[in-house]
Amino acid sequence: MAGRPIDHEHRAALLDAAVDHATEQVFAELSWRSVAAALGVSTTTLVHHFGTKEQMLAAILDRLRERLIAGSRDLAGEHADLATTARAFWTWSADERRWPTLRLFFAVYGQALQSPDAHAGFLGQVGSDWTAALRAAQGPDVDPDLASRRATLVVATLRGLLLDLLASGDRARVEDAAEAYLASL
Amino acid sequence: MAGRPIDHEHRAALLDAAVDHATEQVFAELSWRSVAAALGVSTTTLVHHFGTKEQMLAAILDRLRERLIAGSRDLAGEHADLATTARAFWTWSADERRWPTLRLFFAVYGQALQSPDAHAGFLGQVGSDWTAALRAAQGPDVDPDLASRRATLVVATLRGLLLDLLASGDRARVEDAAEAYLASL
DNA sequence: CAATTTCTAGAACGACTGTTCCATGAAGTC
DNA sequence: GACTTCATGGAACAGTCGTTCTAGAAATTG
Repeated sequence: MAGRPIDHEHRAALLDAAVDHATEQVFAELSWRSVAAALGVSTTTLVHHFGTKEQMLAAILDRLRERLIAGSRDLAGEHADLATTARAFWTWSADERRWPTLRLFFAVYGQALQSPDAHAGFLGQVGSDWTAALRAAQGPDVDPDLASRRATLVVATLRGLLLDLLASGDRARVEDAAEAYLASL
Repeated sequence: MAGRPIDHEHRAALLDAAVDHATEQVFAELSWRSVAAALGVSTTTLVHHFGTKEQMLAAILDRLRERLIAGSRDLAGEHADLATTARAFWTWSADERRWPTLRLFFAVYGQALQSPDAHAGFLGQVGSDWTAALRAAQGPDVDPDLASRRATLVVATLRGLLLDLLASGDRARVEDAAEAYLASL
């Protein structure tokens, strides 16, 4: 009955390599052929593993989101408060090794704003992931409305600072502002 | 000697229409043909007026940046302080009529992060425009470092809130957070 | 061994891309 | 009128795109 078994590990390895490639390329210019060339396989192989290009991009974004959440989640301790969680998130983001990933994140985010149907899941989930973490960091005793307002504000501020940092590269000015903000929490 | 004079007004009208079209489309998918069809002209006409596609996109972004700056500049009074200027900027941005333009702004911004050479001017200027306005709103007596830090922080926060608003559409939550922030200034 | 399924590659297809060429009409000066 | 420059459109170019087809190698079961 059964023939050659499906190699899920290989697909996962290809996907990881594809995400790495995506962080170094312009997202809008990703194509079957460019990814295939970077991974050393044929376009047919990618089609076989991922189906359509749209499905492959969705898989890449899912994997990207996993990286973003897993990376920042591990840094915040179990019972950290709002200020500690916010600082951990900023420290993680400001590391230059995260920049390619974060640049890809903002590129996709911006594109999703103009075509929400295409990357609807990405847009929706990434928005709530960090906010939920910061809301939880305030403990269960805080008024829900206040907690939500605070979380929204902290995420917005840190994201805006991150955008500034990535765009300008002016580490001194942005880190100065970030430090002043984090200290005020 | 001289033949038919160059019609600069017509070029400007075409450019304005092209920007309008760009706000309603996905930026990365703009093409000679799509713009030409939307404007009711041939691609040859566009080529004649703008040269290459890259040059046309640069012209569109220049015009877009003019709109963004002119629109928000007029709202802030002559001698407004930091809090007033920040509130004026937020009120202008949160208006749903600005959303298509702002979505295009963030889409280009995200793309420029990944290919800084392509839209270098856009990335550099837009970053400093609003920050400079908010730095000036603090008056000449404030310590320059403090003024720069404050301006960076306000721009980051409002931009982050705006990104949240455009992505989630959750006006109640974001406006609530924005109001709390603006009141604290 | 045969049978079956996965995996991979190469070639090709139609659609779309930016750009160029050619031809024609429009608006000026002489 | 002739002449020159700008304006416009249609056709065609080579290149890239996502996708499909065909075919063979690899890995499993019986």
